[in-house]
Amino acid sequence: MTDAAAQLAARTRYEPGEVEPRIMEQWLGSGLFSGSAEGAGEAYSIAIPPPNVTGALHMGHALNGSIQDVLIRHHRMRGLRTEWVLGTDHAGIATQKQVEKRLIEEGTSREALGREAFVERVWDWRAEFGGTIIGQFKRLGASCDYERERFTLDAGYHEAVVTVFCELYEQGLIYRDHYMVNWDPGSRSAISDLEVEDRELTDTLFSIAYPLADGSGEVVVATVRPETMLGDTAVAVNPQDERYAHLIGGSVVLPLTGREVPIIGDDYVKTDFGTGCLKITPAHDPNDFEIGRRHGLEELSVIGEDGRMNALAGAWEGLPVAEAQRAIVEELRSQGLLRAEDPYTHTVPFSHRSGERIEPLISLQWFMRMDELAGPAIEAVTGGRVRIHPESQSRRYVDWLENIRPWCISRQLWWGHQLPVWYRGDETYVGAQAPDGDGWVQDEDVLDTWFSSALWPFATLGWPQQTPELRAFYPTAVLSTARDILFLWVARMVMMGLRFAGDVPFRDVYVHSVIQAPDGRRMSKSLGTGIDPLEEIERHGADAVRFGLLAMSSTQDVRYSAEKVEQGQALANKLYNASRFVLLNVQPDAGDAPRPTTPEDRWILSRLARAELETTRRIEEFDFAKAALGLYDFVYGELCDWYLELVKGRDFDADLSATLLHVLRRTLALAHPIIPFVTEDLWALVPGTSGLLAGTVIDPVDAGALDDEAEARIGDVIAAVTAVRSWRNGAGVAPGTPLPARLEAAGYEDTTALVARLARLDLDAAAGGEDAASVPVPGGTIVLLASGAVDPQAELRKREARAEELRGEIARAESRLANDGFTAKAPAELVAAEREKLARLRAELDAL
RNA sequence: GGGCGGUUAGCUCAGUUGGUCAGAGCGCCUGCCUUACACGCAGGAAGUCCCCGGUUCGAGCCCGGGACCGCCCA
Repeated sequence: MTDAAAQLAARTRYEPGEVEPRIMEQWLGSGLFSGSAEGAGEAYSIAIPPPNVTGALHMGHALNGSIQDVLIRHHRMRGLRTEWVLGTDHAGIATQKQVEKRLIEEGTSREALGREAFVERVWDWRAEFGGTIIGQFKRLGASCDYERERFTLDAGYHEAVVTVFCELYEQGLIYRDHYMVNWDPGSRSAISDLEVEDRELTDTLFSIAYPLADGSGEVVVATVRPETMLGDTAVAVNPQDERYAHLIGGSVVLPLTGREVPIIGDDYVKTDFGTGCLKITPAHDPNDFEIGRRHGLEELSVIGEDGRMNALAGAWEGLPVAEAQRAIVEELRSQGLLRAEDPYTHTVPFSHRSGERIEPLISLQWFMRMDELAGPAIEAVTGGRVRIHPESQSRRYVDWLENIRPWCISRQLWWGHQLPVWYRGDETYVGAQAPDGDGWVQDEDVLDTWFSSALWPFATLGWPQQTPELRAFYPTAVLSTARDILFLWVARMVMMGLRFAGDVPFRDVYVHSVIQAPDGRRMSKSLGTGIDPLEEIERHGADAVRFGLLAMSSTQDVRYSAEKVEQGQALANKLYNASRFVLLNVQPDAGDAPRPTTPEDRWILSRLARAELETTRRIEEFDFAKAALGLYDFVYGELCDWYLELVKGRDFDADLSATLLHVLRRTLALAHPIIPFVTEDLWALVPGTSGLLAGTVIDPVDAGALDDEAEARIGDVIAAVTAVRSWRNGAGVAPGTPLPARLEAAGYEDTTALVARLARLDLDAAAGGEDAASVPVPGGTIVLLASGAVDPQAELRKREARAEELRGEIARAESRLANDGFTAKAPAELVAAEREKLARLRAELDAL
């Protein structure tokens, strides 16, 4: 007996904590996670949505990692050349903030260090901490290509970014402009619409009187931001509004500054909101900005990038906006121009990055025109070149692209891809290197991180070089991702892939569930409702967590279910023990091919083939919950509960051994993509295997094993055994007590012994004793003979109860068949089935 | 304001084209240490399928209205 076998015999419980790290070492050492770019056969690749380099594994990563690994392992075991590209995103703001925090703790700052030294510090930080999440993916068992790990700031990646930027600039899609941006005073940078989150807030709505310039009266405007009135360049009313329409074309005198501004008409103004008069500050409000551009208004900035009032604010220069607001309200009050103050609840934009309130500002930034790129990206989805699952998500994708706006791609950060743009006086040059000549200065800004992420599927494969990897693995097969990334990332990848790599970046997009806290809300660190997948892996094993996450996943958001993880743990343990049973009983040299000799042998081979077909179909349809739960049902409900029990009475000869080993091997292979560790561990112990299961190409499903006859025979056995067990339970007869009985049913010619053994029936005693009870089974009845175990009185009562039940069912069936509508309109086979059912029920009643 | 999704057993969720579809896991109850597994086995109880109306021979399933709960976009 080998050490492993001895350990198997001694240990009755599967211990993931001991097994999993050892197995991962074996996988990593084998090199089988690195796909070969050259060679025969189909390729199958996935580009991981790169986690932030600052990140740590959360439930979303764990679920998405499990999904991608199932797909990759499944296809690898079908013989495809698989490649799962792994890497991290440099995460501009998040990473810069991490390092700045450290600098502040050290008593210094980014500014004190200077750009070059600061960027060096960030690289140091990345070298030290940036690999955290990669290690965590290993713990999950993810079979990514760890040897080709990429980073969105690699030299090669930078080349891709610069190439794309320069080409888009030359094509006129990238330009520099003064435009309203979401200014984040916290990170001192513009951020994109998608990095802004709206929060509900109660502010004060101030009503302020603006005197008419002709002295004939006043209009009252309502605003939550009175401090911006210093930058007002118009007052707008709705042209349909009878109260004010006559004022259009006139002007008002702005309080505090005395500037005269026009009254304009615009449909945007809601007549039923506030007073129906809207102050227009094009430089500090996105809607006002739009109105201003429509009417050619001046854009007067009174707030600076530091979140303070600027020189144009006159007396209030230098004050933070909140203080300026208080001071200006006081001034208006003292001048008698403040007409009302009302509490007002509205949504206010906040920076997702810094948490500070967004200050809409007009700023000189770089933009990318999206409309021209959006068309082909929409067409890719509506035309079916990219399929989004679940399908309902594709409408969101299309809607977003149809309403797309220019994308502000410059960020006022130091960590990232610095713009390949150079200035000298009024000259601008765009290119990888500064042009010849002195005095060229590179633009200080860096690109939005998502600009580089959008190139991920092809930049990771070596683009713009035409590498073998690019040829082999682009386009990738699937992108699996969370819903909130659909716009941020998926849409942009499709646009960039079509424009630069000559094809869509992936054929399928799978949008997975958000794992919510058990209370049905988003997991939240601050509320303490977050669940750490690594702790769950410690507790239950990576297989259990993978199984659980897959089993709870859905086409909608789901609550975290500890029970599903425990179910996964139970499955791993079950498989371990089923393997123990097989391995400790069979003849190891029995051979590879199954040799079925009995109905139950043919039954399990048939059920196995069905399970394999089903699981494959479900994985390929991205229905991971059903794949996982279907696997569980096969292992528990068919293999362990029935087949292993059915063979226990048999001699473990070479034929049975060969069949058992075959079923075990294929079951391990079937389960491997979902629970790779336990299956890999057991694989090594099974005779007839060589090498790692993860690298084994599995023979196609044997459709010839499908056997309806065997399924019917054993189906009857299962029903009969269950019926007897149920009778015992109802009669209070212990499961172990043998019951003298007679089998009076057809269809058990080859399986009588199985029924007798599992139901603990003593059929040899049939000669003696009177009939005392009957248990209906498929094809007839099992008659229990008088013995100490049977209580005739109780049987009588039971028979009466059953007869009552039957009379009810018969009445229902009769009335259904008496309904002319049913017999006339329902499908014929349904009516026939109903008639048969009625006959069966009457026969049973007669028998009683 | 616009859009999408949900409401099925005590809990978390499956339920395909309308017809043995009323299910699973957990929990609960009863009995079992039965030649792998007590992280186990066997059996069982348990649901007004959110409400109202409609279509149909027949409705968790389709249609209309309503209630409540989420999410996304403005």
